[in-house]
Amino acid sequence: MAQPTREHILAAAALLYAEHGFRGTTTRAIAEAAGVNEVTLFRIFGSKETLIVEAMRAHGVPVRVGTLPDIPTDPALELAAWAAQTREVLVSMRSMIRQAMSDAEQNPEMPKCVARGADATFDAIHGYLDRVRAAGFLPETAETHAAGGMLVSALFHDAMSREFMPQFFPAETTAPATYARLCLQSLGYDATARVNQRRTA
Amino acid sequence: MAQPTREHILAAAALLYAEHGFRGTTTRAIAEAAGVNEVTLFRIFGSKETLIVEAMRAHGVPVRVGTLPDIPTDPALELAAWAAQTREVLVSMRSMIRQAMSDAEQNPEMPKCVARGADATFDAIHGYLDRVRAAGFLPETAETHAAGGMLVSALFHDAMSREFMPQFFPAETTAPATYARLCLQSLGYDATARVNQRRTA
DNA sequence: TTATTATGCAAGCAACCACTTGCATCCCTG
DNA sequence: CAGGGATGCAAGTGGTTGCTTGCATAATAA
Repeated sequence: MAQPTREHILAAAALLYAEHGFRGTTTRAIAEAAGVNEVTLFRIFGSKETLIVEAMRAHGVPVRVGTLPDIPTDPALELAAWAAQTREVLVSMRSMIRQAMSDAEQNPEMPKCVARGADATFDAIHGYLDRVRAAGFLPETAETHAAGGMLVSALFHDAMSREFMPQFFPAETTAPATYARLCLQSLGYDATARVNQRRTA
Repeated sequence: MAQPTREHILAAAALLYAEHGFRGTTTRAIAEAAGVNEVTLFRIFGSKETLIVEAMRAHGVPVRVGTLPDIPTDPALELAAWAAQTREVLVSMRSMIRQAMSDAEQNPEMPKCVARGADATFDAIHGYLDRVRAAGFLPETAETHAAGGMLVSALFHDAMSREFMPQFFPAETTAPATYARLCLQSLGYDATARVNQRRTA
């Protein structure tokens, strides 16, 4: 019965952490939310800090978010779909991400636990844009790395700040596609030239 | 003697808030940092919450950050300079911004106080890009609003997250110029066509 | 059965928190 | 000088926090 209890506790801790941050998440509240006696927390994890860190590791940003094809066919469409998926994941985790970024001042390990999956996300977009360029959709000089970073930045800022200043972002439904389109345009992508370019290659 | 004391307290509170957030900033610590008795805080501000909110209002994001010319001459250069200035401001305030965004879960007023100057920043970039388009540097269909937002997003994400994941951003010295260049390119800006375009206009 | 392990329960501890009270002190203004 | 307002100081209040202790109980493994 050790595993389910442990998982319940971690899930409850992650949920409360997202809402109240490290200092605001009390061990009593975690215990109550997990349906467990407070003493059990300390018997299993030893201290509040190791419990929270463990919870971040277990419920941080997932490694696989969104899918990008190995062989680009319609970059604008594919990138827009990926952007929408990625934004959705970031939105669903925005509270936890915000808390972790602010707790970094005290415990630098926090954001690293939460953002463990970020590497994979960047790798995915960078690899894809490189393939888009290699397939002849983009000029050889296209700065795919920086542009991919800007796309992720747009999704990140959108997910984190839209609720505070909605007037500064495109309509929620069209935003990811807009970001994707601008990203490609910044790389010299011309949707109309696509077919010709592929045929000549 | 009321004013200097009050200002000292607000400055100390803003500094401590940026480092420890709302819960982590104790009235004792504020009093000590301001060189003032703890009781004085309550006599002047009544409660910890109104004191912190006041401090945010006084030391939040400034309204005027960076300068953009009324008449665009060299958009890439001008935008790069503005991006560098804006990024610098965001970097210097990143701790306070992060804390305010996480405290928003409890007190939605916090991020609004801190980000009071954001409107002006967005207005500045949107107005400038519109002028760049009107001056003939960009096609009439250029999505200046979304692209300007993406530029701000890139600067925001850079300022907030670079210290956690530096490998995902362009080199710190060249980053703002890179963001500015990609922003213009996403709008169809072609540096080489600039002179001709203006002459024909 | 017996021994071990996991968990619950009640109580408490020392530290810290926001905030209050009462009184002494100082400085400025009239 | 006299009076009032701002500040300091000491002490304390009720509440919360992370964490501990001691003991009872239930399930599991030998």
